[in-house]
Amino acid sequence: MMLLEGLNQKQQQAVSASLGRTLVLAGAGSGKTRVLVSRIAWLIHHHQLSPYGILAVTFTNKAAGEMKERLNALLKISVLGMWVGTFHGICHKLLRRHYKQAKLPEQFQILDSDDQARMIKRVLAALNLNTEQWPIKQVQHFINNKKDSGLRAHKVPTSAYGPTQTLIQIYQAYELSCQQAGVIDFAEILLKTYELLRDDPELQAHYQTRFQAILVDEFQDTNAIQYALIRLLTNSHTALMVVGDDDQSIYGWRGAKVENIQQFATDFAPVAIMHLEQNYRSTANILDAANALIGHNEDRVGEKKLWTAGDTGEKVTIYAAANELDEARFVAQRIKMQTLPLNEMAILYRSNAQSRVIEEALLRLHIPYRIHGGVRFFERAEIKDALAYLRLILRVSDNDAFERVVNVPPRGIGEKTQDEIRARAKAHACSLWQAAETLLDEQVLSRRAASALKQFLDLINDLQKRTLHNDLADQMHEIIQQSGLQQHFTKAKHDTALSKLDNLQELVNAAKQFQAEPRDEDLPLLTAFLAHASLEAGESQALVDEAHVHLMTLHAAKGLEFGVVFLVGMEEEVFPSKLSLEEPKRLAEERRLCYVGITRAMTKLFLSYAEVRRLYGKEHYHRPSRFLKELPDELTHHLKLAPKPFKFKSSAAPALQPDIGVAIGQKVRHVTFGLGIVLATEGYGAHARVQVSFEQAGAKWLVLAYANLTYIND
DNA sequence: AATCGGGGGCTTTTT
DNA sequence: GCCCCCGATT
Repeated sequence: MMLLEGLNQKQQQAVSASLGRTLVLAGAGSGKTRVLVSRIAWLIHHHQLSPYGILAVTFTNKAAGEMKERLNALLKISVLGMWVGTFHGICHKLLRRHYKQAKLPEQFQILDSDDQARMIKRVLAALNLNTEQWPIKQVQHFINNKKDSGLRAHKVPTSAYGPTQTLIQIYQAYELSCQQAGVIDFAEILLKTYELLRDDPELQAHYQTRFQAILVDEFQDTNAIQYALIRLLTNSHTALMVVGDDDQSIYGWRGAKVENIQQFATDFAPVAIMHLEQNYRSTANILDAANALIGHNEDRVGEKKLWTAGDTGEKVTIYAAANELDEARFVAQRIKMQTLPLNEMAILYRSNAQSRVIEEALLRLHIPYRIHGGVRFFERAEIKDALAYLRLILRVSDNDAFERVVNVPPRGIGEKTQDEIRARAKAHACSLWQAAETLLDEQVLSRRAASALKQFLDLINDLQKRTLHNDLADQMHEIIQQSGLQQHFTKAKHDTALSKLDNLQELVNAAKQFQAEPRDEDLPLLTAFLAHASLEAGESQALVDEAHVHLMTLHAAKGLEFGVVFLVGMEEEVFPSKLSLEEPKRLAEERRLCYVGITRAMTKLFLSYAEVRRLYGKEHYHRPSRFLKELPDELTHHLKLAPKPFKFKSSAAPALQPDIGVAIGQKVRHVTFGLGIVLATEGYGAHARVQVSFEQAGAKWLVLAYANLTYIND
């Protein structure tokens, strides 16, 4: 098998590295995934490792899926026995297998961040703390942050300040609630696995022996607990390869530690360090711009310099827009001018709020687009409601699920009754379900409340029996019907209710699809499906194959590539973000984010900034981003702001222009300037002028009467 | 139980 | 400027 074929020398070196420890510093677009996949194939074919002995960890489910796919194609043997997944996916698998040692109920469920917030809210209420003084988000951040650094509540150092004391109490109370409900949050998945392996030498030895080779992708994004996990799973015989790029570390704000890369070289010495710097994605101009930019950061580990054997390419275009509307219009018009399929173009921004103006401009020119990010399918409220019924059926003591659906849809179990159930559960140290049963037995509730509650308990019991032998999709269907969710949304007063109905139907389809797919899990179907829903929430249903441009944040763009990239909002306080300006460390991360953005582009890169930007209802005069100045002049091409930019009447309606026989967005040809597109018009009659953005010559104002333009209609 | 409106807030986000 | 959350109102 010619595994090294078609790889450059550095890539070959990495793929065929010895079985010791290897650190691969892989620049953007350097063929990192290919190296990882080939490496795994190499281990199997040249070192006779069994797929069972290989553990490959990625950062996202998408990356894991891609790796599995490519392995399947390359290896032509089943990859099912191999552990390929995210840290969370792999730890979850371990916890399921060893739930007893981990002191978890067999049917433990996973809390996503939304569930976690709800749980914290309940805990705060139980502790009589108001959410004004203790904002849920901050509490959540505190807890996750501590867990990510491996700290249990009692281990958190108390500072001299009172707030920490209270936060620790909340942390403790929250943890207790989770245990009682039999649920664990994302951070807990990692922390619990860490403790499990740490405190059980036998188990630890077992997995150290089993995993002869461990490969970790996106190593710069690992946090403290993930790093510690790698250490626990590794012994002196483990063939350990980590791949990362410190220049693309953009998740420091959520606990990722770039330092892990340096740390690795010392902790795991001796480490063979390799650099992948040949880029197969971008033109030389784009790479030079990226190199120059990132050169302004200090403390880089590899000091990599990307290079390409390919073309110099075009210069990077920098457009100075009058305002954010002008910027959006510029982007939309430039997209129209490209010959590339829409799919291969992306508009990247620092924050989601920036997408709006862009969307409006794209709509105006009838350019289909798709925004990446936003609420994902399994995170939708109605989906989670339906799944909560499933959870209750599986385990009635799931307090979190109980709270979620006891009165959804409304069935007359109001706040008062719920409070009584909670109080009883607390007094008897039992589950809400048991408490509800006792309250009914003792006949202490009002007749109305009692009958409503009884109906609910009966419903769940009934669903349990009724669905015992059904397949998953049937079961889902039954739940949606019997729970009243279907009926609840069928009233369809608003169209939002209708789409919720659609989503519930989609959930049945998702279940159908899930049970049809081959799985290597040793879990019951139902359990696996619930885990899939919280661990792999997935993008909202992918409408495949319709040609559209991509809109997303810079963060979301990591790992992707596009022929043409627009990077908008290149202004101080926007990008770099105002909130990162003070601290050098955070500023350096913003610069890396910019580096990520630039290196997404294959052939064309447009950077733009607005002289005036409306933000939070106020006009801001920001200076152009410092990142623009850090790009060498010889690589950039400035498009000058029009001398007198037209004004939009409103952002919603197309600008009203006096009719001079040419529309904005019209494609035109000029005898000397070539192809262009009309950006704006001014005046009328004999004095009418048009601003045309030419593909080659840039934007020019021309007197319509003399310009002799040819109108091009496709 | 649903709806309306006042008030605060406001990067980035995967699992 | 817009959205989300909460509380009060019907």
